[in-house]
Amino acid sequence: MPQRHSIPTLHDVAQMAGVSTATVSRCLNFPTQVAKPTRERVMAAVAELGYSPNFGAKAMASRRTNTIGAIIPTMENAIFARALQAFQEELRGHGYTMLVASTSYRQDIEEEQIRSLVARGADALLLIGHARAPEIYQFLETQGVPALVTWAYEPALKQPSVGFDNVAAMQKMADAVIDLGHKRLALISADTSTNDRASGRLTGIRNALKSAGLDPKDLQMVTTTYGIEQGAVAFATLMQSTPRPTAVFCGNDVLAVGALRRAHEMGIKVPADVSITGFDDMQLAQITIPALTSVHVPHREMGRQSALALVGLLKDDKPLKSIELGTSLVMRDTLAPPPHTLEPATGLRAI
Amino acid sequence: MPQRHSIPTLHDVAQMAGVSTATVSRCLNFPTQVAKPTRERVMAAVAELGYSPNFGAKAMASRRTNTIGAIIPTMENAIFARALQAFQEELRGHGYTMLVASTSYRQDIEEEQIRSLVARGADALLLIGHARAPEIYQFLETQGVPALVTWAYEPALKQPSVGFDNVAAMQKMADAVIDLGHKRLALISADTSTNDRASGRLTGIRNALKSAGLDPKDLQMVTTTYGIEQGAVAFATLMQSTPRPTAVFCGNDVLAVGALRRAHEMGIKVPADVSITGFDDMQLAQITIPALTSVHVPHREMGRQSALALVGLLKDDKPLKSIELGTSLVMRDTLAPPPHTLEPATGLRAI
DNA sequence: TTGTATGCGTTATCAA
DNA sequence: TTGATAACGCATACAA
Repeated sequence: MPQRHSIPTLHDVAQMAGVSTATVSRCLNFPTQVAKPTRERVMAAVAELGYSPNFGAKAMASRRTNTIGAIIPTMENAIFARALQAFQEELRGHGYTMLVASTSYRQDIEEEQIRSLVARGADALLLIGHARAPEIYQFLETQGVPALVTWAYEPALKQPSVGFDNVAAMQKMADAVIDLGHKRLALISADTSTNDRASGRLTGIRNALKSAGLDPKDLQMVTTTYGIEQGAVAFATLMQSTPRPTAVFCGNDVLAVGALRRAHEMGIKVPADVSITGFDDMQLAQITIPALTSVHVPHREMGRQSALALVGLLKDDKPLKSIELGTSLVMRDTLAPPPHTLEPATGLRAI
Repeated sequence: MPQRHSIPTLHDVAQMAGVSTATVSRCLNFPTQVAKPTRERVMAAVAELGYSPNFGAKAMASRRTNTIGAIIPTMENAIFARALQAFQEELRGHGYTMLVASTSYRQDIEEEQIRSLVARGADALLLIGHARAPEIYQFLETQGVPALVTWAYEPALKQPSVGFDNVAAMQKMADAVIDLGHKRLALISADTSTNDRASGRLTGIRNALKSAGLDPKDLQMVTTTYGIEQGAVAFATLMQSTPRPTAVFCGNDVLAVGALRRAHEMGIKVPADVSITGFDDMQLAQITIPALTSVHVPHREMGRQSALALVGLLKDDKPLKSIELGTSLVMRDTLAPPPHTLEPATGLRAI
């Protein structure tokens, strides 16, 4: 017997059960509203046919999808993956589905993904950081799709955010480094022009320098893309400068791990010769030798709280409001006082 | 002036441009079929209104979505994330969009996700490994959704796969270990009952033992879930047994990194006291000290080839066929001959 | 408790 | 080259 190759629809189920499509629909969505014998007949037909509702049709008819989109820079960064895991788990518990998209840190792709998720009917969106063109927020508004920003906390902005203060977090770390006596500092950072987390962290270091009476201009900085190897290359570059920095901040743990590895290869002792700090406190930070000093970021909590905020908005019409989550310094083994050296008179440096 | 809060539709665009909805649709999908002046008028209206087509409606009317679903065990494993990155890039180049879902290694969730992606209209699916209930393949067939399996290569099975031979890959590693003189072997593995990659790798080790004249029963094995900490715990367990194994295979690099770390904490020298091997050859394997000996898996290539195969099927009706990709041993620093010890007479072991 | 009828936003067929 | 109009599969207001 040849397979009748056509996808079963509500209509097919209705026919097999001898009821109307409306009854089948009710059976699936509001089982209590239908008499038990009828329901059983319908459910049997559903099982028999292997019926599965068509999402598009459902979305169009009901004008909602119970779907929330999340757009992150890259899935290759475990820290985002973790946060999304928590986000998804929480959503799942409330009957929502998560749709992910990634941008490879490119703003044009992000815009494309936002449009795609909106077209797919996402009821709301989760975005990383605030840095994007105003037209995008405009677009989201005309489409009636609420968006929540995470990985940042900027209560002054109109767009609500659930996250942490990147400036303050990095400033705490910089304070600790400076307190140990470091004066020649460097930073390996992502591009700060399109990434507000990166620029915030840079600002944090500058603030710390200023309040310690040091000149922010003296911070050496290398900008690079994301990756272990990129961190390694950037570190090597920094080590060629004279005078060498005694402490190298890294914008995230992955860059720091690369730096650490290159230091090892170059025979530079960490932290005896140079201190290295990370940011994110991913698992990676615990397994390096020496273990990485880093800034702990509440990634799971951000995911969870973001989910709760969005569900609250969609289900109970609770307006979004910004929520600040805390960070903390995790002192491990890559930060120590600077090596004891004769400090050259400042004026001689240019000679 | 209050915002007219309603999402623009084809109809709105048509009205503003003074044409029919059919013309607007053509403008968007087959621009060449419409006269230039008309087209320009329509495009202006599209821009003006910020029109964005409704995906659900489009899918329903055209009966395809240009969307391919991918279901992986977890996004927290960078190796899957990488493969998907390549998969997505390739799809993107051919006009397809990827939809991801993850299962936390749970079969019930996988089934749910498969149904969800099918309901969302995925034109095809990418799945990891072959181990799932036959009803699921049945379901996919009645729904007319083709599925490709990756991370495995089993040409004997009906379901086509693009991947590598897990048995052979691990067997190569086991051969190398045994050749060095190791006799007391152990394995830290994921659950082999629901994970065909894990069971394949186990089989590989057993095969190597047999062909070396060793008893496969002597392989000590600890089953655990995925994670660095889990690997550490499993390793500690193994080290309590007497006689201690001299080589510990790990089902993946993440478990191996945990094992390595626990060895370090326990003061056990790797590889002098015990050898440890991984599987996947993720970046992680290069940054540990000592660097991890592992099996290189062609993750990016699997992603790329899988995308090409599925696009070939959907666009050009080329039937799916299984493709085998190669693996290779990556010898780094965690594998060495066993420590020199007096081998106890076999018969005495039980005393 | 169940059925009828309409609309959701788009594509595609057929005429014009 | 363009316009009517009939699907597409489902939810829901209203009627029975």
